[in-house]
Amino acid sequence: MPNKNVVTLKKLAKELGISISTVSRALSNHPDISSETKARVKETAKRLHYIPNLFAKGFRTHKTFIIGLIVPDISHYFTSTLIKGIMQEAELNGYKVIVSESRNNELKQTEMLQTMNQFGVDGVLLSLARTTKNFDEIINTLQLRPLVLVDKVSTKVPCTQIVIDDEDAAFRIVEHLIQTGKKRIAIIKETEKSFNSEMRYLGYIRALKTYKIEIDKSLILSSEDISMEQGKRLGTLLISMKNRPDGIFCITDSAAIGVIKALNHNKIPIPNEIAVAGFSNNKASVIIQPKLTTIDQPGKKIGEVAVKYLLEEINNDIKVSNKTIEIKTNLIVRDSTFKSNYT
Amino acid sequence: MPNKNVVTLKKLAKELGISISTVSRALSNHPDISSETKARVKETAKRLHYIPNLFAKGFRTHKTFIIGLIVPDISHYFTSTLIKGIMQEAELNGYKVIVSESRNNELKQTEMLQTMNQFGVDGVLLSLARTTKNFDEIINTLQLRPLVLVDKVSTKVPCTQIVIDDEDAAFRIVEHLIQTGKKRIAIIKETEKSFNSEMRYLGYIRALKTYKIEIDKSLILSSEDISMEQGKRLGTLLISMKNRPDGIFCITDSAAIGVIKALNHNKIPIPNEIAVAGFSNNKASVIIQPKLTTIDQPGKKIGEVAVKYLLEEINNDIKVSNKTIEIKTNLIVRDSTFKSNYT
DNA sequence: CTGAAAGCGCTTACAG
DNA sequence: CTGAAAGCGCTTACAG
Repeated sequence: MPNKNVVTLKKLAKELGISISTVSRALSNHPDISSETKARVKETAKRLHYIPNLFAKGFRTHKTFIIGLIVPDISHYFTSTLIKGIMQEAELNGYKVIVSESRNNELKQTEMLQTMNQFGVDGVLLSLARTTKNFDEIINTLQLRPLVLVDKVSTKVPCTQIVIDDEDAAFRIVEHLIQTGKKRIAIIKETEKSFNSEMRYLGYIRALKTYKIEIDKSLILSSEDISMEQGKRLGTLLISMKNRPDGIFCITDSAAIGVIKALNHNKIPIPNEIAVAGFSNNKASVIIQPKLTTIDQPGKKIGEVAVKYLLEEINNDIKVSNKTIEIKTNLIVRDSTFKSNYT
Repeated sequence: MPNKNVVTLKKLAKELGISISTVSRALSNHPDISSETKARVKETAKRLHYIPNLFAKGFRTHKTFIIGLIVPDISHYFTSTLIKGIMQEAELNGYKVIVSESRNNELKQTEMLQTMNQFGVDGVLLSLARTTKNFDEIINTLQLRPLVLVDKVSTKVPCTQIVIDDEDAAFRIVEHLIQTGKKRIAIIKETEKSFNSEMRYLGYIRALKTYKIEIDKSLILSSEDISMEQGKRLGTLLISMKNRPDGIFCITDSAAIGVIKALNHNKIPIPNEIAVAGFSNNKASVIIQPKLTTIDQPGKKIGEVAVKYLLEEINNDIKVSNKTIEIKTNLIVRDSTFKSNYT
């Protein structure tokens, strides 16, 4: 496919009767070139619809203007807002994003990192697969090019990490439950101790301690995938306890929605009998009846910040950075925990 | 950044004491090379962690193994499943996907196409921005490389188009409403006559005609963005009519959910008094109470098929193709139109 | 079966 | 201010 019609620097040079070097420099605004020549070159480039071959350029300069992104699952609403932020900030800086989905499969994730390295992307943004145990390829990549972890992170990788204030957010939402008068607050978290789950659990514990509420192990439940189905199952289980909780904090909205479905099904008044809180503020949280109190995670913002830090490392050739950036979240109070008197 | 440690064919050749050509051929399994040499070369490549430079290769062979994808909005659930299918099928064939979001902005879309052309992607997958009026850049791109339209398409572009059977799907869901005894069926569609909206509207009309139901213009409503808010607004409006509908078909789930909220708020029994149907089968359709009858659009499947057709054009150097592929959808009956007796 | 050489389209020291 | 030339890492006719 060596397209005959493709306009290259060579063709422009011939058309203008000057050298390729001069054309190249004129197009990139090199100070040595007279403004007159620049004008002529640019005019001709436009007229002939010259499109610079980014592959040739990237190959020559070792700069691809491509960012590699690997996320566990693109179809979660939060993830899609994260990607939105990443793409917009990348675009603003002239970068393109290659997106891959690890599907929470560690092997896939490793393969994808290798591919990113083959493509010679300028930097990598990674949100870890849930099961990640082996960090070799990640650390290997880190030696080759900037890599920033985002949202699903691990302290085992010495690099910049962009996360939300999980612990604090969980503290605030549990504190809110306490302030509405709840005393026996259950938590539904992840069986596996992911970074997010663990932080949210710590926030829950700190809130209970701060307000001198005894920690009851029977109210601490876990599930593998914290989905709506698991929420239903565990919600049903909690209702059946002799000494029921009066509040349930779920570390995902999906699980919280499952819990609400279980309570609705059993005709248990929410929030009077049992209040329910989630985490993420996904679209479904305002569709379920009653609407769900939750934590808004500004996915777009997180994506933007991640790209900013990554580009800083790319542009300044920063080798090691190990800071953790926490993005603030917002508590969104809705009917599942508190019915306002007015309106 | 011309990294000294990077392993190239040259380095392998020196290490092995043979020529670069031979190394290259050995690695790509050229029949001319003895299996002994191949084995030696491959072993050394593995040992030194040789990573082929895909940019050099792409630059040399005019093949980038990158597919460019442009969608209006990544955060719609359907779009995310579409992307999932695209990425998986691309990956299976050794391709990477560069994703861009036009945000329904025609100018952005044009810019993105230009960037895709600069990168020299092997092919482009495009889901049109709602406002697209000018098809010049799209047709221009089509001259340079394969381009396939997917989901949001237009007959104004002479290329392969992958769509769902909108007309037929709408026919079936309206037919279902009729079969449950409904006689005055309203439709909420898009003000602007997008391909999808228009097809669904035609399906609605055909169903009414087929079952000899008079078409009542007052039951045909439109809104700009067919969102949940618009669904609420138009739902409220429909209820207030002197001669109310007994069924409402919305061309999106969001609008249908808005309608259900309006009906719930006004304590109108669904489906007995008024039945509601949507289109898409997004996650929220099983969260709303009652659960929504809708059309399942197999996003992942559509994405896979789109990539298959695109790769066929890429690999066989097909210049012109103008077929429209329709992907079958499924009618999902839930409580918003029909409460089953058993269960 | 293997190697020397050209060339993909660009940038950039070096020379003038 | 401009040009000739080298080179980024690869593939592939061409020659042997």
